[in-house]
Amino acid sequence: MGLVIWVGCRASGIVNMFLDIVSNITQSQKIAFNKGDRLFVQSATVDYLYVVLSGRVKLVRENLEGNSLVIHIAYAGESFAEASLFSDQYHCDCIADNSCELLKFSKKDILEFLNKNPKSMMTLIQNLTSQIRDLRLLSEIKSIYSAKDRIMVFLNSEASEGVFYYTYSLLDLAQKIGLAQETLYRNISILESDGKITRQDGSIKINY
Amino acid sequence: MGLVIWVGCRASGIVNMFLDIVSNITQSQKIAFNKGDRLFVQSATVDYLYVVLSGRVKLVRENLEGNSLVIHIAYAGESFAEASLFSDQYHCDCIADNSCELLKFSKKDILEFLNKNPKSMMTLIQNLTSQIRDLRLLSEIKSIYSAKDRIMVFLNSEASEGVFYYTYSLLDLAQKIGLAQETLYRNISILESDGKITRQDGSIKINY
DNA sequence: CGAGTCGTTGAACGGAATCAATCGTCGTGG
DNA sequence: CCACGACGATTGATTCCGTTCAACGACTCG
Repeated sequence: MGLVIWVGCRASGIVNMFLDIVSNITQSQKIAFNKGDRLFVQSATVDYLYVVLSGRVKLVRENLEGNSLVIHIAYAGESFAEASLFSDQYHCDCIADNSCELLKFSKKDILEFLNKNPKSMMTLIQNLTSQIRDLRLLSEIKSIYSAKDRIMVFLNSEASEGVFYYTYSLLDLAQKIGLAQETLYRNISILESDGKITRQDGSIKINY
Repeated sequence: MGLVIWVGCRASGIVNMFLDIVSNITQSQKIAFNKGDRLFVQSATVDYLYVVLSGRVKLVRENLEGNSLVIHIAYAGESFAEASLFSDQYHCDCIADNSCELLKFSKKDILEFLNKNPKSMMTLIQNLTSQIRDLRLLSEIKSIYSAKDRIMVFLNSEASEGVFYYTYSLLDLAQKIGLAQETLYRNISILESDGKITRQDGSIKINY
C-alpha cells in the first residue's frame, strides 16, 4: 500500500486516525461478506464500527415509497459508520457492494478509549472537520451543471501537483461526482483531445 | 426564535452546541458587515471562529484560473469556520452575502476550553458527526438528476411529520439542492398541481 | 419613490441521461 | 483448460428536461 494511492482518496485519511485509536483496542474481528450481504439495517442498534480492508460497501437509505438512496460508498482503507458513534441506531442500511473484508470494532470500546484519551478525541475532531470540508467541497462540485467543468473542478481539487491518482474505477468516480458513467467517459475523452488533461494508467494529469 | 423554524435547517444544530461552548468564553465580539465585505481570505491565519446572528455569508474558494466555487453558505444561527478549528490557515475566502451581524470568538480560547472540558469535546464530536450525516445525504440528493425527484427526496428527508418548514428563501433552497431557481419554482408548482405537496406560508406539506 | 430582492412564467437551446451494443479482462467453475 | 459470466471501458443515437436569458409583478426597505 504505497503513499500515492491515497492522493485521490482524501476521505480515507480517517483510517489513519481511526487505526490509531483502534490499535489500542484489543478486541477486533475480521469478517468477510459477499455481494449483496447486509451488514446492518436502518434502526438497528449501533454496536460496531467498521473499517473496510478490501472491497466496497454501500450505505443506503430507504424511504417510505421503497425508493433507495445511496448515501455513501466506503472503499478499502476507509472507516464507516463512525458518524454513528453517538447514535443509538444506524440511520441507513449497509450492503456489501462486492466481496469484501472488514474489521469490526465495538463502539463501547472506542467510546471508552476516547473518554480516557482526550488527545485521541482531538485527533478525531480534526479528522471529522476535515471530512466536513471535503464533503462541502464535493457537494458544491455536484452543483456544477456542465460535466466538463465539474470534472475539471474535481480534478483540480483532488490533484496533488497537477496529477490526480485514482485507485477506484472511473465508474466509481462518476458515481462520486454525480455523473452518468457514459458522460464521464465521453467528457474525459473530449478534455483529453482538447489537451486539457492527459490520461495515464491510474492517474490523470492536468495540463496548464 | 421559535422551535419550529429550525426544522428546515438541520445543520444549524451546531449553534446550540457551539453556544454551549462559547457561552463559557468571556471574550466575544459582535461585528457587522455589508454585502461584499471580506471577513477573511484564503491562506490567512485562523484566529477566529464565527456565529452568524443575522444575514448570510458565503465561503468561497478561488482556484488558479480565477474561477470561484461557493463551498458553503452560512445562515443566521449557524456557526462557520468551525472546520478550521485545527487548521492554521483558512482554506477559503469568506464574503458577506448581504448585510450581516456576526459573533467572533478567539480560536485559542475555544481550543483551551475544549482541552479543559472533555465533555464539550464529546458534544462537539457528536455535532460534527451529525453534520457529516447531513452533508452525505445532501450530497447524494444532489446526484438525483430529475428535479421533481430531487425536491421530493429532499422534502422527505427534511420534513418532520410530513411538513417541511423553511426560514430561508426558496432561492436559497434552490442553491442548497443544486437547482436553478426557475427549475425549483416550476417543479414545485407542478408537484402542487399534481397533489403531491401543498404549499403554505413558509412551509411545504407532503401529501401521502 | 426607486433600488433591490424574491417569486413567477415564457421560450429556446444545449447537453446530460438513457438505452443499446461492443470489446477486453479477469476470475470461476465445470 | 476453456466457456461463461461479471464488470469496466467505450461509442452511438435519441430523447428529454434543466439551464439560461428574458421579462414582469409584488414586496420591503432606506
